[in-house]
Amino acid sequence: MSVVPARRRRVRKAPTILDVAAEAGVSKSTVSNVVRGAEVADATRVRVLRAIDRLGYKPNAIARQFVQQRTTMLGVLVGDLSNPYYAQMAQVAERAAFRCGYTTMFCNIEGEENIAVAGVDSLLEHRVAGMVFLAYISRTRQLENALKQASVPIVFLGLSEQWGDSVGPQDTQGGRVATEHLLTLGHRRIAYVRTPLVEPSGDRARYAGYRAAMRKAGATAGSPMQWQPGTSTVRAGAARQDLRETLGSPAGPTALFVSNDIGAIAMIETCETLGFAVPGDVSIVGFDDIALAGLHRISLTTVAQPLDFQAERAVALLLERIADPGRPSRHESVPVELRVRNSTGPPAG
Amino acid sequence: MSVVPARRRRVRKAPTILDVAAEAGVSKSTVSNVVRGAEVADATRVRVLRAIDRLGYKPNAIARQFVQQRTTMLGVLVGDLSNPYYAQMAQVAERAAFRCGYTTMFCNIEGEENIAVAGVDSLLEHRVAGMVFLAYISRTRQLENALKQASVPIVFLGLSEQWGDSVGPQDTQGGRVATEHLLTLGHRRIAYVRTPLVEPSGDRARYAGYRAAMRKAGATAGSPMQWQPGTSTVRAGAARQDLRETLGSPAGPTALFVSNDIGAIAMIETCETLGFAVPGDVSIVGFDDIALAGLHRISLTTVAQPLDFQAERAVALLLERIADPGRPSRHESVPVELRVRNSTGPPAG
DNA sequence: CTGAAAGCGCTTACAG
DNA sequence: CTGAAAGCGCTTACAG
Repeated sequence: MSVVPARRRRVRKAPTILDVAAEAGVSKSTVSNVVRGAEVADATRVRVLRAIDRLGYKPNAIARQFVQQRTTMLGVLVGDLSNPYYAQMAQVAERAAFRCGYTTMFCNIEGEENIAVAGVDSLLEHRVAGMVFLAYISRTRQLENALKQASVPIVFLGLSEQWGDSVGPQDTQGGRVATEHLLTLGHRRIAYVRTPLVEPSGDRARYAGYRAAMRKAGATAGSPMQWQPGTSTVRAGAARQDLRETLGSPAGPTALFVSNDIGAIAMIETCETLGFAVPGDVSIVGFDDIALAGLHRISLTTVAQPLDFQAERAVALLLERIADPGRPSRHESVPVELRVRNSTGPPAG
Repeated sequence: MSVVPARRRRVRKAPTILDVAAEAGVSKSTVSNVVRGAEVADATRVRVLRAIDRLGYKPNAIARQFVQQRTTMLGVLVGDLSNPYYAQMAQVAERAAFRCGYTTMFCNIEGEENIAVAGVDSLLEHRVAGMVFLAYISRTRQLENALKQASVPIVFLGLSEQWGDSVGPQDTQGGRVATEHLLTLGHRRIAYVRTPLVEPSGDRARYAGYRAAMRKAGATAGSPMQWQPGTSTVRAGAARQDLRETLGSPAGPTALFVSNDIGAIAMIETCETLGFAVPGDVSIVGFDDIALAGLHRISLTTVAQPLDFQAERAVALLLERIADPGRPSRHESVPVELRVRNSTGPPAG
């Protein structure tokens, strides 16, 4: 009479703890005890283990996390994975988390506020045990409120933050040694170049180091030159300047301290495209010491920060806070080190 | 009389659907309907929405996934995130998944079998809706069995695979055009250099393209030279050769076709370190066209494969398979394109 | 349009 | 050492 509804193809359902219990002839509590490694009589354990094997049972982590009211997932917010600086940090963080039994959920925010908000929201809904912020994010009220209300443990990696725990490089010191290196080579007109995707706090500190070194040497520190890689103009204060003119002018800088390696390498490209030799006409220093900087063909003088060490530390701090949410927050800053290569030399003439 | 147990500090519990129901004076079904966007009277909806807002309620995705018996999480197995080839693919895949409402769990296998097994296991226990394989993995029986038994949808990205769906470049064609380019420049002694971390199937196909082009031109195709970046020796068949001697010998190759860009760039480094100019003494072609290859200072001639497009396609295929597990599997191979830059030139002399 | 009830696969006290 | 029972926060038919 009535149409028989087409039976939907049903994927073979994954066996549950109940199936195992039936197969082994024990209660599900006992199976649970075996799986969790609790005390169980040897004979029973063997029987259960065999049943598990026969059925190909795999514990359902979702169910477990649900009942335990806590997950073993960490959320990682990355600025831009195609930037090797982030990629390397992200990689090490994932490894460290995995070793400690945590799974990592990534969210690429690509520097966009709304993606960050949506990503944090998703991470929060998934009830991640903690989050690693490895990204430039303008912390708006919305984001901050969501985070604070959820009171999820957070660690900032690669930057200093008052809030939560943090692990970052000694930015000021780095700015200082980079600048001193240029001064020692004989440069007096050194510009600080600010590129996007460097966390504002780090940027400010690196600039402060630059200023301090310049002042100490009796040289004039300029205000930061804002530069967007790929373009050939910079902004200093309100004025927009042509990079070719700036570098070509007699009063122009003979050396550039660029706020990160990706920017510095892009700057080398741009300078050479504009006809300036590096370091012949202009010396360039970066910050980070990403793997790229060490390539023979690039050979960028830069301030090395121990990326791997920082990522490991950040995960360690985060896990400790997850274990004890009440502990006082910690802010670690790790030493940096100047790496002299071939992008810097004495000023021309 | 009895000791009062110290009350454990209790984190303010996140509000549940029940709290919202109480606050709004409705049943939890109604709250659920509102949250899921089902039909609800306007007045009721407003009341519930306000309660949600007051309480700062965030749906518990773990609970939802648990009851729905399916997750919105995708697992991504990456070979090595610090390799820009993988990083870029991973980044685009994550973005595409996120746009479709999926969260991405990453696992870096670093080319290690046991990490891959543990990672897949963890992903399986988390009941990911599907997995993207973006990595060289020697598929052992153990891994294969676990995957097949779980019958989790899988897509292979950047490589061709019979099993599951796949999206990869036209490797053979790529090998051919790379070799033809070198032949056209006048090279006759061209070696194929195999580097690690290229999936065997892709490696074989690229080599096949090389062979075909050589044969067609009446030149002699050698067997692959195995090379581990960072070393200065290669293996051809059973013999271990010194790279300096090989390149310096009159019968040595005047051009190298390296199986991927990272390897090719490392080869440029090594050649220059050994005193051979590129392309003066030896021409080098890569495969992938990662961003690095386009840098002025590197300027690697290479076979471009559309990484972003492939990653997008792979996620699309995966989601379609998740929606309909019974559909026939698809294997897409996307066109590649030679990108001539400055690492190749006519042979010396 | 709204509510009561069952159930997802586990863990966790608590009996026995 | 093992088992029975409650419950985690939702969704999903099904009544009303």
